This record gives sequence, structure tokens and C-alpha cells, in this order.
Amino acid sequence: MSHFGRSGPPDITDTYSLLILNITFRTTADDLFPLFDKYGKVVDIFIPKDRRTGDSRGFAFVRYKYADEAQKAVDRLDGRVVDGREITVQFAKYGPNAERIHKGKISEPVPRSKYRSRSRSPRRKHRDDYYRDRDYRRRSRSRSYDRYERDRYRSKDRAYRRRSRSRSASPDYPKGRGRERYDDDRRSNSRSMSASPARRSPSPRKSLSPRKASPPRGESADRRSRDRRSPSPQSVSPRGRPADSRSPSPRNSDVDE
DNA sequence: GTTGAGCGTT
Repeated sequence: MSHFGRSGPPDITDTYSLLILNITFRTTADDLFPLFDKYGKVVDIFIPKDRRTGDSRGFAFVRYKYADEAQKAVDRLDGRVVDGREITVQFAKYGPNAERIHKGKISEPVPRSKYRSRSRSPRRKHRDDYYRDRDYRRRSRSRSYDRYERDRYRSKDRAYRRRSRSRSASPDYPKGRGRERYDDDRRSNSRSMSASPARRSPSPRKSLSPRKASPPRGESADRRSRDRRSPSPQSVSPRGRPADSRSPSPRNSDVDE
């Protein structure tokens, strides 16, 4: 959402995106706009928000009209304290205009600024090392929203990932166990769908009227109807993965992208 | 109400 009032990405014909990291969770585009607009022509500012709470994720994207201005903003705003937090400004690596960056001469976001000491962020080195790993995985998965949303939705996963990368980078798990858990999840999922534990009545035998007593056939039909086709691509089943090796169903091209 | 490595929307 741009704070310009438009829906979706505006004109990205000749815009350079900057990634703003380390911003506060309360910082909005309105707060960043005047700051970045001072150093150049800001086309649009976009701050990803969580799907659940709608709160900022802690980083923002600022699109500049010209590269030189963007570069200047990076040098000027990188390390600037905003709302009591030191933000990190750098060129966006991935995005709708990533090609533009590659085509341009800014393909190297490496801090060549000699006039600025980078000794304030020792964390940068770590991120640089992780960049290739994450990049490789991202490219391999070819933009998977299911995994992305799953990771974002489970705060526990986030903490785990954070810790794992900070301590040891070898979160290897036995494959056999994974398979077992997968089977269990599948069965559990199927069971939960039919039983509806979330809204299960305390006494389904007595409370419900005999007529209203749901016939097992109706529920089953409903469940299968939903199971066959995902109601919405956004709310895909948490553990429900599309085609699997054990599911010999002919996949269509509509599922992919 | 919390959290702090990261990469984006109709």
C-alpha cells in the first residue's frame, strides 16, 4: 500500500527501490516519506505488513525516481536514527525492479563509501554470509507463498530460525522422523476437519436436536468438497501441500503460478 | 502489550 493513495504498485518504469531495515515497528511510510523525499524524488513508499495483525514487519521499501538520488539517500540515511532506532538503508536486492538494478550500474550495492565508517554494524557481516544461502533457497523454491506465509505466521519458527543461525547453522533433522510426522499431520488434519475440534460442542449427543443432529454424510460431503479444492489460494492449508508424490493426481497448470 | 534478522503490494 502506498501512502500515495494508490492500490498496488504505481509506475515502476524507472524507479529504484531501496530497502530500509532496522526501522521501528511503529514507523510508517508517513514518517519515512519526508525523510527520504528530502534527498530525492520519492515515487512510492511501501511497508510490508503482517497479514494477521497488519503491523509493520520492521522494514520498508522506498522507491526513488533516479538512481543517483537513491544512492545519495543510502549514504545519507543509512545509519540515521529514526524514532530512536538506527535504520539501515540499502538497495533492494529482489523486487519488481530488480532487473533494473542489474541493468543499471548499481548492480553492486557494496558500500564503497570510504568517507563513512561501517564499524557500527558488525551484524552486517553475518547477513552478508547468509545472503547467498537465503538467496539460493529462495530461487530454488521459486517464490513459494505457502512456505513463506507458514514461516511468517508461526512466530515460533521465526525465533527458531533466528537462534539457529546465531548459534549453529546445522539444523539437520532425521528424514525418517519427518516422514512420520508428516503422516501423523495428515491423519490429524483429516480427523480434525471432520471432528471440528475448534467448535466441538461439549455434548454433541444430547445438546443437538435429533433432527438437527448432523448426519455424518452431510459433514463428510462438506469436508470432501473443501478438501478437494482449496477455498482460497491465500488461506491454503497450513500443512496442506499441493500435489505430492504419493498423490497421483494430474496437476494442472493453474496451480503453478 | 512483546519481538529485531530480513527483501515488497492490486
